[in-house]
Amino acid sequence: MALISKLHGKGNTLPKGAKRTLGALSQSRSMMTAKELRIGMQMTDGDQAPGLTTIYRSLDLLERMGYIQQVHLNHIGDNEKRYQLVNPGEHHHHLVCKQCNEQIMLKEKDCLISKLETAVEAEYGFKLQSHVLQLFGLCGGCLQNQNPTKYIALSHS
Amino acid sequence: MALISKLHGKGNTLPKGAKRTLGALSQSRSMMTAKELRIGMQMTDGDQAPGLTTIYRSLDLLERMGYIQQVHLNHIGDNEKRYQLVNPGEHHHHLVCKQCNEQIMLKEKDCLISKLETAVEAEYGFKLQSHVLQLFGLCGGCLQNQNPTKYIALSHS
DNA sequence: CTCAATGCAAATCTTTTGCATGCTA
DNA sequence: TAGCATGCAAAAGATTTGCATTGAG
Repeated sequence: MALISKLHGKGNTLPKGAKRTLGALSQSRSMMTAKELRIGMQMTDGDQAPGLTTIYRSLDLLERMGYIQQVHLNHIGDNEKRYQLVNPGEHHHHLVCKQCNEQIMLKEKDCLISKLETAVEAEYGFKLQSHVLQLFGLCGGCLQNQNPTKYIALSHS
Repeated sequence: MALISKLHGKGNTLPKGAKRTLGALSQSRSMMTAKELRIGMQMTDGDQAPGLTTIYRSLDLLERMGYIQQVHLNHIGDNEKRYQLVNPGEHHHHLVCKQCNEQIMLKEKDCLISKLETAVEAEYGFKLQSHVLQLFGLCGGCLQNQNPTKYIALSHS
């Protein structure tokens, strides 16, 4: 896997901060903000974690290199950019609950979205590369609790 | 249509600023930021347009009332919240080009997404209400120009 | 007159940038 | 030693809040 060689290879392919940022992101299964990534690194390495500035710069670099993708969860009140790994060959579906912030990977075999992509590519002449799908609604618990702030997002990329 | 009665009814159902915000949003076909909405109102009403604070508060109110929905376009470098009307009965597809910022409504008959929604609802016990799909890639022009920053998003809700 | 709505200015929060320092080849 | 990487502090930009004023009923 190219990611692993970037993380551990001797070619010095990435600055240390970017390696650690990519490593922290690959260890989590969810979309992470810069601050969340820093907290993760602090738990691993204590106060040796990179500064926020380095993390932001690393995220920018990694995105331009194509390893990660910036995603805005359409959370009500969510002002933070989040990042997730981009695995070109794979498709991931996530159920994200705003209340518990957990992100559950769905077992989705046939990708309905890619059928739509194909149609759009054919009709509009675009070359589509990735996509994000967010589903909003109420989970079963919130339907019972009548909690109107509950949120569900399905991210797919 | 409930929207129209909220906009023009005599029941004073909405504060003036919220009415005008909703009106400005309903006149545009795209997702709009607060500032864009203000510019739209300025073009219509000159300097009588509401202040940004009122627009932000109106957007918050309208979102809580369920008339509009906050959407973060996953633009590279886009830090702004955008809003779009929520029409429960209708489905809209948009092609959004970052460069020209135009949003083209697609003619999409059968909603592949809603099939996915149904499956997710059945399997996970969620009640889904709306969804956003953003497709990233390169348009034909950018493929020729070899401009790597070009961006396409398909929003669907 | 009362209370909601509004506007202005300041505060807040995330992200970016300037600049000086440190590290590595 | 040169150049990239990093950190700190300040800046930038969007959104929110405090507070005083306005305005409709």
